[in-house]
Amino acid sequence: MTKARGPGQRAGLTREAVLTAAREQLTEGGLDGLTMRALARRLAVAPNALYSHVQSKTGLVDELLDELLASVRTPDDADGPIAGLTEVMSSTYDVLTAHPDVVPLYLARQGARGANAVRLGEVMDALLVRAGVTGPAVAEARRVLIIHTIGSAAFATSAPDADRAIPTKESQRSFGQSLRWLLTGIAGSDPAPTRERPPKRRSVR
Amino acid sequence: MTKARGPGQRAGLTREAVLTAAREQLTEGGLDGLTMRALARRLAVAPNALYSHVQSKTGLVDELLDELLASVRTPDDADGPIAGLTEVMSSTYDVLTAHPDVVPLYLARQGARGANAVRLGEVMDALLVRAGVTGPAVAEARRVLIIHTIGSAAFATSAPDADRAIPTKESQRSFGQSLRWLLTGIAGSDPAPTRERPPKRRSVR
DNA sequence: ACCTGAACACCGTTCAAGT
DNA sequence: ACCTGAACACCGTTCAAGT
Repeated sequence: MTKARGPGQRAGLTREAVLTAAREQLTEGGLDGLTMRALARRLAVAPNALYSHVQSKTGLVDELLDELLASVRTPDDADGPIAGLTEVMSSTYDVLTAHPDVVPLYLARQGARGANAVRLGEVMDALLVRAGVTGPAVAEARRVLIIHTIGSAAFATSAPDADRAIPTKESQRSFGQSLRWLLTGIAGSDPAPTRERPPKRRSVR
Repeated sequence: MTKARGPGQRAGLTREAVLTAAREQLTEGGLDGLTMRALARRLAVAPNALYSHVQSKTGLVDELLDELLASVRTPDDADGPIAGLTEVMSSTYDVLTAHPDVVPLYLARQGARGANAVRLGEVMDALLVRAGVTGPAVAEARRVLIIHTIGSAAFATSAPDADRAIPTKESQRSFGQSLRWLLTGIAGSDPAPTRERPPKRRSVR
């Protein structure tokens, strides 16, 4: 009933409201369900009204991606670089697998050049250096870890025929194993990996 | 001029012709350019004519993916399992990066359940067993290697802003490095990796 | 069996106009 | 500045009809 609105009447739309609706639409309707027109429908607005708050669908998606990375946990310094890297990547993996519909978007764009992505990259680099990786191998190791994490999340979140999803626990364990393999290789390939202390238990939280 | 054709007149379309056109369209027009209508245009045919040779767009894409895997090189037995794995994965990586437009399709579907995919999986498993990997770690290691290879190809083939592509040589070297890391971790995590002989040079071809 | 014409239910985006 | 109506140039797919 309140749907009737002539040209000039405001709908009270904000940029944040559009992003929220996009997130909802993505989790409810999946990747294919995220269309500008569906978004407009959800907001009870004409499709082209969105373009007052968002530059394009591409721009909208880009913001969605970087927003997600904001919730990735950064490790405390206590437990050494390998444990730290394990924590960042595992947290990234958890965040990605918790939002299965966003992962394909990540793969399609594959970059994520936003502020949060940059921040996480810097954290990773610092940890790699402390793990004894030097020179150009740092950037390379970072890229490898990111590739692997996004790729793993993609495989975990998309079931073969969208029937039964892979159990979360099992996929986490599998990712942890592959991460250990990768970190073993990265740290081990270096002549003198500065291992500060023998591996001990994970931090309390 | 020969374009005029009434209902009932045949166009001489075959299933293989459709697939070939799809491949061309993909490399010329990119992922977004691969539409049923564009395909029909290329074949000088009405859009719905394609459905006499292909079940759907999805089915068409699925065939395209498995077709590509047919050209992945399988290693000779000579050089040991680690060299063999390196060869299969590198060949897969090369095939994928040689067809940059197909890679996003791989990521979207992420499965590739075709006959060729199965064949390669079996080859990999045999090599992993010979490398000393046992039990459930075999399937896990296979998955990890596939994830990593497709993910790496995705990153290598999609430039940040579609400006300059990453040089092939450099991306190959980078992939080789990460593969070495991964294989070191996989083989190293096992108590007794059956290394048949010390690493020697690659086979002649 | 293979193809066309026409249609259905969609897309993203732009442009002019209204307040 | 924010929104609507209408339109443009597209999609994948189906259905009936023709030979």
